[in-house]
Amino acid sequence: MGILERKEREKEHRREEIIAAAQSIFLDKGLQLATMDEIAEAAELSKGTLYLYYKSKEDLYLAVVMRGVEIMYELFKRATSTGEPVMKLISNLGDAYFEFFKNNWQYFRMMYFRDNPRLHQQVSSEMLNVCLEQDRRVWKLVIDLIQRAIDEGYLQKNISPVQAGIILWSNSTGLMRQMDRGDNYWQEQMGVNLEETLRLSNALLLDAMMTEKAKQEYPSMVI
Amino acid sequence: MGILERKEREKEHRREEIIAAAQSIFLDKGLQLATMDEIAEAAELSKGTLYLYYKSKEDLYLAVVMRGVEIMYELFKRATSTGEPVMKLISNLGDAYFEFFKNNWQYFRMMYFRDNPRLHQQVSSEMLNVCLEQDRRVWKLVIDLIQRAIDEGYLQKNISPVQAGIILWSNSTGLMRQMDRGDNYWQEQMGVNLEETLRLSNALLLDAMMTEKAKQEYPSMVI
DNA sequence: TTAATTAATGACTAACAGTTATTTATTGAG
DNA sequence: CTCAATAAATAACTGTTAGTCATTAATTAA
Repeated sequence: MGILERKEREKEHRREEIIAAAQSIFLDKGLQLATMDEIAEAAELSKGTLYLYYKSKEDLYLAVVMRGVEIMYELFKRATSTGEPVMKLISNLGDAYFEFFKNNWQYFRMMYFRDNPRLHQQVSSEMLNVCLEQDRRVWKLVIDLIQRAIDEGYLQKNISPVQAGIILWSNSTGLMRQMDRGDNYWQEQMGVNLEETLRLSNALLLDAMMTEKAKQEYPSMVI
Repeated sequence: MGILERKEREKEHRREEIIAAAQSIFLDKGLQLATMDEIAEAAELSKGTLYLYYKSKEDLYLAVVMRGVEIMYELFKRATSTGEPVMKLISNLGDAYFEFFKNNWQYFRMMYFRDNPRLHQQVSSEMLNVCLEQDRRVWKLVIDLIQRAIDEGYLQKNISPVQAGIILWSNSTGLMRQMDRGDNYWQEQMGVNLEETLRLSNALLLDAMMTEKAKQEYPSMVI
């Protein structure tokens, strides 16, 4: 009874084709300016068919966002699998996030969607759960790494690894979003280099979190 | 020739009335779900009239956002005008931002709009400039305060006040946005209290920025 | 009183997300 | 091979909404 399986594969394949078409449009125009008709044309399908595979425009959008998260995950995985000492890996992880931003800023922008509760109105709960699950993967990677650094005595025990993760993440994200503004406000009006500011802020946070042992072993990370 | 002036006043008044109506709708429903017809009805005007006063829905939205920024500015002004020592004022400022978030989370959400370049498509350049100008006021307040702390020898000279401001701001904003998620993800799934995390991250950053003198004079701010 | 100017209206258009009745393609039984 | 049943895809359609514009109402100055 291989027919059902083949059909399942073909269905999955079609879902992927639709994502690919949606991706090219969404990355280019963003959620608001992209239209389902346009995506249908790019996918060489009718609009109705799109709705056989995805419940709403927002669902389809999130499916594309998840591809971006996948890219990010792979970058993170690679950056933390070099076998280097744990504090170096944490530093690598920060760099990897910044690399992701620089090379995939369109995906980075698409992700804005995810933390605006107002925009989630049209998203199906299934899709939302799939997203949460994928998030968890990324966060597990981050948190496990920080836990390791604590266990090895490099980061202070009184800060929970989750807290440390959120703090470092929020900080980097906030600064990269400033970089992503259309204008060059900070550079031009204020004479501030945001890339340098990002490095500084990560250094400040890590410096405040590191133990004495870490500061001795990684003098280059001390400010 | 007082007639022209009166007309000018009336026009300004009408603009305010429209903002008031728009505010009640936008705070409630957000940009996407609010409709211009609905706002027109709330303002007891026809939709056409709205467009005599504001160029687009997004322009009107930003006019409302600016009221939120005004509220924030006044809170910041008050928090930093108590005559207390400068490091206490910086701490007050952080608290004031958090208070703003707690008491005006709808405005806080509306402000998401401002750093998504994709959403700005429909905004007139005039409105954008007015916004930039109002931003500058808030930032001047923050940066001047930090500059004072540097001048008085409490914050390290090698960090520019603008950089310090952006870092503290990004960090707080990022964490408050996590708090603003519909779900209680961090609390429920990860057992992390975000309010505590916010305090911690601010403390970490300030600790890393403070001079020895500051740490001696403000032992409570040392971690 | 009236012509001219300004303010306001509401019917209209165009665009777009999402639906549904219909058509086309595929499958499996006789 | 035929044909009924099922699945996949379509395209015309609906409802909603941002934004426009021709028309009407109100105000002003001569």
